[in-house]
Amino acid sequence: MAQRSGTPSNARKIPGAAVARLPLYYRALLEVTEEDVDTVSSDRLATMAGVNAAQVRKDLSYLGSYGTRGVGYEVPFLLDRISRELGLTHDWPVAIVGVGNLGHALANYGGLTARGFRVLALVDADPAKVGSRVGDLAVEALDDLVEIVRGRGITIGIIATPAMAAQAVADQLVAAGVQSILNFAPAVITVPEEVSVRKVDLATELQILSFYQSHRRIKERAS
Amino acid sequence: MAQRSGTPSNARKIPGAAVARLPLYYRALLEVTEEDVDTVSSDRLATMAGVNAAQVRKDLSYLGSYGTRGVGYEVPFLLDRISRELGLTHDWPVAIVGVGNLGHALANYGGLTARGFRVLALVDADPAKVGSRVGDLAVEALDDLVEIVRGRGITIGIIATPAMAAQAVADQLVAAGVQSILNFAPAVITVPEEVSVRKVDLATELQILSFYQSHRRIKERAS
DNA sequence: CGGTGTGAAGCCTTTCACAGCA
DNA sequence: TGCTGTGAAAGGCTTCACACCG
Repeated sequence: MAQRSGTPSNARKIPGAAVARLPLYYRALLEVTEEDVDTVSSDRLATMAGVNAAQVRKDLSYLGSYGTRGVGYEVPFLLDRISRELGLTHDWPVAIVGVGNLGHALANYGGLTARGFRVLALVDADPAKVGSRVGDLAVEALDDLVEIVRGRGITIGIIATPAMAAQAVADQLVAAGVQSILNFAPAVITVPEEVSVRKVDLATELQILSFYQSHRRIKERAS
Repeated sequence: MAQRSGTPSNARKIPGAAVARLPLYYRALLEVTEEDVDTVSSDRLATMAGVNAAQVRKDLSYLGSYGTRGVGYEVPFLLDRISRELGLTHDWPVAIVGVGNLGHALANYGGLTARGFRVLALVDADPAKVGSRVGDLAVEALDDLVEIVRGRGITIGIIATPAMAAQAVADQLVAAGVQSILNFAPAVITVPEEVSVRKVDLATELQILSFYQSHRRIKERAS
């Protein structure tokens, strides 16, 4: 398929729902890489990612036609293609703001580093915490956030503060030039439209489960 | 609006997208409760929940017509209505499986208890961890999971194990009768259809941010 | 007048189904 | 033959716009 010519270069516009699934395919491909096969079908990827095969093909078609009919997708090739699309060909410097239970756990969580997200700063408002060490990082003062972010070229900010502090922290991250924020605080934050925010809210997730649990016609327990 | 008659009782079928927003309205209403007003408009709720006013009205209309035209929604009444719908009128007993960084943080996280989710068990496969205390709970053995879940009437399981262990843990939770699972492990888990699963995957969220960061025409940093 | 409740329109996403190609 | 790539259909969600009513 020829690249659509018209708008200068990036004519491909991937729907948000498809973007959100690329990491699942990426993970599945990493698993397949461990094996002795070099191609994988949309069917197999679908099972591994927990979605449906037509969806896999449709999603991958937004990246271009990289499969072979009758065979499947070449694993290393597709992996490379998705890495580039997701911007995972280089590491991203991250700052975690709020070093409570959650911030602490995130700082120690190997899964981030393993996937190319380098935590370069831990920041907290509490003077009692500033200076303490978590792993090989020292906790720094919230007042220095803007300076820290600029100085270390941090592009992703993780907010793990109480709800009350979230908006102020977001404002400072934005002021420092951060355009990607992952918000764990149970609060809505408002940012300029060029900034992306994703939120993760534990209580919300549990409440959604609670809804379905309550509305289920209760099945008897396994004997 | 008369209750649709036809199917026995629960004719109202709330779309999944609307269910996922009810916790946001719930939280917003709790905030409004702190104030000296007793009604709130869809406009105000929308701002607080970070959505649009028409959406608030549509979502609330699935619960019935509980607003007053020209005025808004009566706060305590609507709060009660949503609590019931979400099943938050009583506490839910929760088990956390996997007491690593994340499991530990979740166990200590006050936000869960504050919202009616009672952590009644911490379970881990590592014998070295079994017996250790976290808050006022002792870590118990994974082998006893089924027994623990049944004995304490646990209805919600939180999986905070490494990816490799996730499916086996899910199977045991299901065998013990759990029908609601919150999965933090970076793995797809398969469960019977009567079981609800919600997943939270840190790395996935960051990779989605990475995508948008990479595709943004980079703005110069604030001067 | 002001703000809800809701059909209808518009948009986005998923699924289908099959032509096309290695 | 087998599996991809993709138009087209179906389904779901969001937004609009306005009748309706306190």
